[in-house]
Amino acid sequence: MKELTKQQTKVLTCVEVYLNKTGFPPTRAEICKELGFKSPNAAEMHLRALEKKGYISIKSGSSRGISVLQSQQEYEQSGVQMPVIGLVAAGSPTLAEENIEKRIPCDPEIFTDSFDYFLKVKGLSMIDAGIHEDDLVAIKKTTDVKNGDLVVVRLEDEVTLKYFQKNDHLLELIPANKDFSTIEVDLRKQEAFIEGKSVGLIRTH
Amino acid sequence: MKELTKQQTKVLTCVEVYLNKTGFPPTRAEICKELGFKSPNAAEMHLRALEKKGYISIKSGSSRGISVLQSQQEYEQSGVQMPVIGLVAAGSPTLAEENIEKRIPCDPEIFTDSFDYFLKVKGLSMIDAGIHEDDLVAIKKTTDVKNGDLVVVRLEDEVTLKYFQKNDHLLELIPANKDFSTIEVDLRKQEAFIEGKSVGLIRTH
DNA sequence: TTATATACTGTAAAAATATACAGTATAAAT
DNA sequence: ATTTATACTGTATATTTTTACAGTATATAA
Repeated sequence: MKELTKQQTKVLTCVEVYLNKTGFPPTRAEICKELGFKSPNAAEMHLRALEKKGYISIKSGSSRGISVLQSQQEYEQSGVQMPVIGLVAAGSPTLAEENIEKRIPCDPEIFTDSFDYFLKVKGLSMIDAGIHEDDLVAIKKTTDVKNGDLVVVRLEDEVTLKYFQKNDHLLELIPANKDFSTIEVDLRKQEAFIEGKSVGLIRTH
Repeated sequence: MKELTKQQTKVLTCVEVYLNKTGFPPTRAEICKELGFKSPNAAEMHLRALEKKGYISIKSGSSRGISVLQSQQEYEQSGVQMPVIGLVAAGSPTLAEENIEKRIPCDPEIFTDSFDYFLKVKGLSMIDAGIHEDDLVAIKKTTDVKNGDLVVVRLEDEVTLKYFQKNDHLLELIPANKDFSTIEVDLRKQEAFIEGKSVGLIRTH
């Protein structure tokens, strides 16, 4: 597929957004209004370029006769893309673009609970729970967790995936591997940030 | 939702089919041509009725300004639904309707390889491979398997999920649990049917 | 039998829309 | 220095399209 110029991308996106909002494509004039052009011919030229490059087809003589063939936002076509974040040793697993390793097509409702992103597991601390290195754990962003939940917790700059156990001021982060030891946190002395909890897991064989 | 007359249903379907084919809604005249009306007002009246009943909205003054609100054909609601089949002790895991426990929304391309159905795991024979009871193993229907692959094999009426190992006439089906023993099959004496292989796994926490 | 709803035909005009043509401006390539 | 591509403005017009108005026909309900 041929590359698009910046303006052509803008116009294609504009058409797609309009389509999404209304269910029918925009007119040249409406594209102009949206993107600030003052002549309908500006939109016309970009549409012709998009047609030549195969992104849309235009039915001549028809009003709003634009068919989008190759979407910019491909998520519409093949379901939703959920971000995959690497479990890095330091820093929060934020959804900032630079932390997203990739996106995979996956319905956010695949598990009984919805989720916000996948965390790629590093290390073997949860191996006895059947959670292997490079498994993708589906994380729902929430601070509402119960004892026994599998949670993502941040201590200082360290992020970890462990079982959650809290009694009064004592927070225990329990691994599932006898070679690792439980992390004990006295919440009066140290802060712990609950980033979310696991609602499911996927593994590629 | 209010009931539609026969003709109103026809018009709504016509709009949806047109939308599906072209990506934009039809004009009054095009509806007439499609349904054999001789006056654009015929289409107009039906569209107004559909709007009144809440099935569509019409943007006044706009050409092709029809938004479908309540679809007749709800065919493509929320992505693809993949079938889940219980791993029953007897019989093949066929995709016949009576074997399908449920369907879950899931892109068949979620793993690196595509797959055909989920097998719900029973028992603990693969626990050391991190495969738990009730995990859903994504199965691709194929007989093209290599030694070491995780495969679904049928022996007589028994279906099992094991590691595959074949040397000449000896087929070994190897569990991942020291409490279970390897199944050895002499292929000269007994048949083994390879139903497919695992390409991934999902688990709901 | 007289409404009332459905289901159209036929016509026409106002408004929306596509689209051609003639320009201008700018940056990058040759 | 000249061409080429991108990116527009501004205008005009033929065509498409919506939409109002005036009818016709038929079946059903009151």
